Amino acid sequence: MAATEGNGVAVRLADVAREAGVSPATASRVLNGSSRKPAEEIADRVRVAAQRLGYFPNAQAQALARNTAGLVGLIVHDIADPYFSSIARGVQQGLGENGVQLLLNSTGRDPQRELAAVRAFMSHRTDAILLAGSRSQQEDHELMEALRRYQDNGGRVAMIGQPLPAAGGVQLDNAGAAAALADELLKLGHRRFAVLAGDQSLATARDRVEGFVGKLRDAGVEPVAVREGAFTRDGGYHTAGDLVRDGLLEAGRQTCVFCANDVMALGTMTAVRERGLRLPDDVAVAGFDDIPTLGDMFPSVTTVRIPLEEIGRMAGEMVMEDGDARRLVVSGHPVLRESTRPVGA
Amino acid sequence: MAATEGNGVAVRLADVAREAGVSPATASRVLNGSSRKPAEEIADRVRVAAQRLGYFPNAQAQALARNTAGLVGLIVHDIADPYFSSIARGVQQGLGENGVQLLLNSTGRDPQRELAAVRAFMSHRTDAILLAGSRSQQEDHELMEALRRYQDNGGRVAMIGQPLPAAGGVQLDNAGAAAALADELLKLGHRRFAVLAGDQSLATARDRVEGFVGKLRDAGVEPVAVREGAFTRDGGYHTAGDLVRDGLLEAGRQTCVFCANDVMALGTMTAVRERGLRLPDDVAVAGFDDIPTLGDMFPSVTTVRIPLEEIGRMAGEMVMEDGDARRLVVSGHPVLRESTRPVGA
DNA sequence: CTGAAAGCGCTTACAG
DNA sequence: CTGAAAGCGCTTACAG
Repeated sequence: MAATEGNGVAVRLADVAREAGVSPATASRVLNGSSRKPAEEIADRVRVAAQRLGYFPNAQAQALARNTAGLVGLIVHDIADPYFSSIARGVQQGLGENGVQLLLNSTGRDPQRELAAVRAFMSHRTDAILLAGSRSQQEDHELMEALRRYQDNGGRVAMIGQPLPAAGGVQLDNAGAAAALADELLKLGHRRFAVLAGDQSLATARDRVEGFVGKLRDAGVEPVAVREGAFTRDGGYHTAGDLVRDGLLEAGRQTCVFCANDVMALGTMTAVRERGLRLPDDVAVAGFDDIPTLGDMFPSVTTVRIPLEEIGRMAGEMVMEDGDARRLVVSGHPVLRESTRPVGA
Repeated sequence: MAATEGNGVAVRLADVAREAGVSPATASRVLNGSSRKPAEEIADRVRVAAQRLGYFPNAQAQALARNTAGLVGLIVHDIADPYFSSIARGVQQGLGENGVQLLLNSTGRDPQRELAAVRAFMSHRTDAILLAGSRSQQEDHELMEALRRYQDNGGRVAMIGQPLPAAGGVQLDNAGAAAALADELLKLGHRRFAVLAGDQSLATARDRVEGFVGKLRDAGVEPVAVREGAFTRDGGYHTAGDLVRDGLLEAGRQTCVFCANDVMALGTMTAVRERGLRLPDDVAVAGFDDIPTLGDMFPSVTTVRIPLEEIGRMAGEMVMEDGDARRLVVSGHPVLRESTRPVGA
């Protein structure tokens, strides 16, 4: 039989009830935990019937009757990005074993698709919507409006990474962690810095750069360059190449390059190496995120570890709780490796 | 007002109909594409009313009435693993812009949780279930049974990566790609090989090793070692360390180590380096998967590229089509980089 | 073209 | 404790 539309021939609660010789109401109470507890003897009959018939409750019908879907929606920029996939894993953990299912939507940073995702989740009457990743405040008016209405209807909203005025969530202290990294690098003796700032229209990139440069200035150190570029591996590769071309990175004078994320640091390392400079003697490199492969690079790469999975987990737990979504801030911490070893150390 | 359960106060189709002065049937036909097309003038009134009231169709109610949920379920071992997150991204692409939403479940390779995920998806009456990643054939009896029943009820099933007797899907020619890699390495002049086989209870690992070693033997070359271990970065690290300890990897005699996946190759490189051997002069290394950071390693790492995203996309498209799910095989191809440069080349 | 009515599969006050 | 009945929000033959 060819697979056609839908699932109509599935066994229904009414079938189970008939098989067990009870009413649908009773069968429902036995099978789907209610406060009313039918007699053990009857309950057994129902369970046996359900088992024999291979009954699976129709979640759609339950959602309609109960007015709660058992669904939580997660919106990320790109699920193939380790940053978001780690968060996604954490979110699922945080949701726990309550049978809540995760609806995932990966939007490619497209505001139109983000809005469409929120609307789709609203249609599916998800109990909560989790939004991960920073976005520009600009064209988000419609998004905010949709989320507000969702909340008015009892939906819970939590932001992951970037705060939102009207919603709780779990955010990262990017600025503080970047400052802590700067502090460590200064302690190591670095004094000459360049900054690959990534895309400064992203709050995440901005906060990291501000935190880092701010701490430098507190110590009376001014970076020799702060360059914007794509917030990607290629962005790091090209911007670092520019720095070499412009004579800011050169042999014999160690410069510490802070990249606003790890993939930019990887691009930087390759660009620097291709131009014949030594790592870390000529160019020291630090990133941000602690993506998985960093420790196996050569030299291993200094970065800031952020507990992505935990952030996701906390957000997941948060939307499973009662009460208003709180606002939590978690901090990352510097992980010093070989790529920032000062010359002569 | 505190966010409580559910979404009950949302505006309903009946509200829109009343506002527009038409019947719910007409409103439904205007708003949710039916073959019957109401008059333009009326349709406009309905659309305006829906807009003014901020109407969102209740997907649960639609699913119940239409007997199709607009949901597809994806089951992976670990969404934080780049292998699976790339597939997940592809799947979402393959689903297209039809408004179908993705239900994601990450099971941690636990057969119990896989079964629970399938059951949950069945409850939610997903139109299709996609299973990614290989699993052992053993305790899967219950799983197979559940999937069979799902299919009997009209659900579509597609496997990603590993074939399944009763279902179509997209699989990878692991053995063929591994053989192609072996061939390239032989052409480069490598003659002394060791194999880190990973967990041989996984079909994926087994196929890769068999394909690789088979091609070697065809050329009259027997590997000096084939060692099992965890299919992880640490598995590679420890197993490679053992090889050094046992004198199979040593300075001055280049051995090419084939690792059944990339993360094992990364662990291998670090282990080898820590023991003072040179890459690739003493130890050449090749992996499998082409995870993102490989090209920025030093030396850059030879591997087999598998089009994960495309595999996911094909599977997504497949379950959106009519007719029986086909069985597609896609092949990876070797990517030669610095880590397998032969001595003297 | 439009609408009244039945039905999708469950849950849950309300009676008994 | 158990069941009959109404209702959740939509869709769709069936009449008109």
